[in-house]
Amino acid sequence: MRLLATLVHCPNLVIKQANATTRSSLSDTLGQQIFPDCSTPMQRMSRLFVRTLRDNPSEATLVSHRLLLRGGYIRPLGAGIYSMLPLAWRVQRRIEQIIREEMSQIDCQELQMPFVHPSDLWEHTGRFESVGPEMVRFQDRWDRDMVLAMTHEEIATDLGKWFASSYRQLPVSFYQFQSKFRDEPRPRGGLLRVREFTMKDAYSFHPDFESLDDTYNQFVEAYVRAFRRCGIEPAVVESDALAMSGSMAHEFHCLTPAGEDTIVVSPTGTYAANMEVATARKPVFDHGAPAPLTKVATPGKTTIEEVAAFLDLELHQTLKAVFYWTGDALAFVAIRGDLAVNEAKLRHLLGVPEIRLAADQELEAAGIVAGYASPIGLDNVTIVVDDSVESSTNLVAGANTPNFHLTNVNYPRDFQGTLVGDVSQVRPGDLHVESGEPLELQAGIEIGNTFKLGTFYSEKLDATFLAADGSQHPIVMGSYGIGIGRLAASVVERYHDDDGIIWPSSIAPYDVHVVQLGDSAVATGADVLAGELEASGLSVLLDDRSESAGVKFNDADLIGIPLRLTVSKRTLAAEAVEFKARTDENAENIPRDQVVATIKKAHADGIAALTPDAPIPMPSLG
RNA sequence: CGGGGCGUGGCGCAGCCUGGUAGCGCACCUGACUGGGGGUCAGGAGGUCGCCGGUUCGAAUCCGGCCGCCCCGACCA
Repeated sequence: MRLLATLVHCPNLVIKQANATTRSSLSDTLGQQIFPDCSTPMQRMSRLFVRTLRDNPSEATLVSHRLLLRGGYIRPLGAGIYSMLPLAWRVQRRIEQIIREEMSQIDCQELQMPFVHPSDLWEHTGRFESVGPEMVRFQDRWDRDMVLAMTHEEIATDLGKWFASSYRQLPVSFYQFQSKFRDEPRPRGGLLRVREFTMKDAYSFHPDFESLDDTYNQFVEAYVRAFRRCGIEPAVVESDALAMSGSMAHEFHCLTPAGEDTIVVSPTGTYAANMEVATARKPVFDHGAPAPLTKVATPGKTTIEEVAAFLDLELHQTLKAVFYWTGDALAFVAIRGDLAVNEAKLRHLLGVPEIRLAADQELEAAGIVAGYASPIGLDNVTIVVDDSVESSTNLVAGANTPNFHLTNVNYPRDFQGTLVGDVSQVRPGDLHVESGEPLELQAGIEIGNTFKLGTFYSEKLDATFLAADGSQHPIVMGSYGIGIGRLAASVVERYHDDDGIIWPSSIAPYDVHVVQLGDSAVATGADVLAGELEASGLSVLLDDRSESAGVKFNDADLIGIPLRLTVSKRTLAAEAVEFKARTDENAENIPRDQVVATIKKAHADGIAALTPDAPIPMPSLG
């Protein structure tokens, strides 16, 4: 009774003291940080820095974008630039905490590298030149070239070089949570594709590739565990290793229709790859024995579809010409008409970092007739031949003369390719190269990636170590990234309903949402309850506003804290508290003296439902 | 980069075509009532109509330029 009287006068003070004591003892007992540093004393909603919106913001089409805006989680400042408001920040910090725990499990240490870099390291690796306008460059007051960090390989390598002079100091790895700025041509979808974002990025350093392989696998497992603890079962897929000048790379995807990446998977899970690198058996068609080259009139027919229809042929009986500009030259891609060019594969085959479709003027300058382009008789143009053309006979191609095409074009009889290889996109239903399974396409959000960098950066930056035999070698490296905000947005895409977000217990901004409906007696009861919950180790958001029940319940659903308790005259009279999980349809009354234990259990069950230790399906991890 | 759409109070929008005191709903403030799913009534506060220039007696509205935001697309040869 005396406690109650004290609470009425100064509830916060008492609760804070109770918390401080409980915290240290719990931490000691369990030997770990139960309260991450994002934990604060019970948050009163009347004081929370948040505004929920009743109407949907018109700019948001994706679910996560819409709900994060409506719930008062984020606020846009410019295209792809967001403030993380307290609710979102707490989610971010909880995600970070999970990652910290997983990183410490594999002996990876946290540090922080700068966000603004002098350009010289980037010039040494060549990326100051090779990276496009997505890297922001500027001059400081002394006209020195500077860049905003879009990634940290150069800086990390520099640190590794400074640290590791001997094999005895290897392997070693470190990570950071740090802002990145990438001037994306098209930011979109709220937090899904932004320009400024927080990335967790890690870098590992090794004496040899075997050591890199070991650590790489450890990172992949740690990442899968971290994603699962956040509620996402990631698809681990092969990806474009050359993007970071590496030898092997994987991406971690949250499979959802909202994703903007396309993942190629086999139904049994033996194959999963990003569209950029995916391969498949190409359907082969029998077009008969090579026949004599013939010129035919095709007046006004400039597209493959028109030509095929005009000559009454299937698309696969045509040769499509697609032109790319490689920065200083034209590349003519000859591909079977039913296939599409995969630009990432083409980039690799050409060995250039950036390509784009060629402009009409560039075609004219090379003497190519748009609409009737032909690889036959072309000089001074790089001709890339997709292997689909190599394996076909009697194709129809342009004649490089207006209104004429050539039939019975055969490779290599009629023209020579500068490069021959696979530059086509996999299509749904294409067969897996080895197993012959039909492949499926799925949309995914890339929430993480891992790269075996090898010695690309260490060689460029002269980061070497001394081996046991006294010889000097470049350090072998790996890098590993997770987009924190994108991960949070992916979780919202995955966990929501019509009313709002439904956070997994592990990363919700608060563990419990206590809704107080009523006068001062109810307020006191809610305060005491919230204090008890906090003392038990749970974080609490207490809705103490003088709003109607409907407003409070709707806000609670929108914000999406997984467990909700309601205190009202009604529940006080019943010596109970109403409990409703966000995922449940109906609420139930819990006897007052069992509330804390019940909620603790519900929270623990919510965490336990996530299964970080389940087997990890990883296609071809080398 | 290409195409489309949109900039009017914190959010959602009308007004623009046909120039003449800047409006509505929600949110916000005050008071009363109400009190378990965005409640009712009364009274309020809040806007350089994205920016610059032009036309006009007069511009949110018409004209020109610029900026910003959203969405879609980026294999036509």
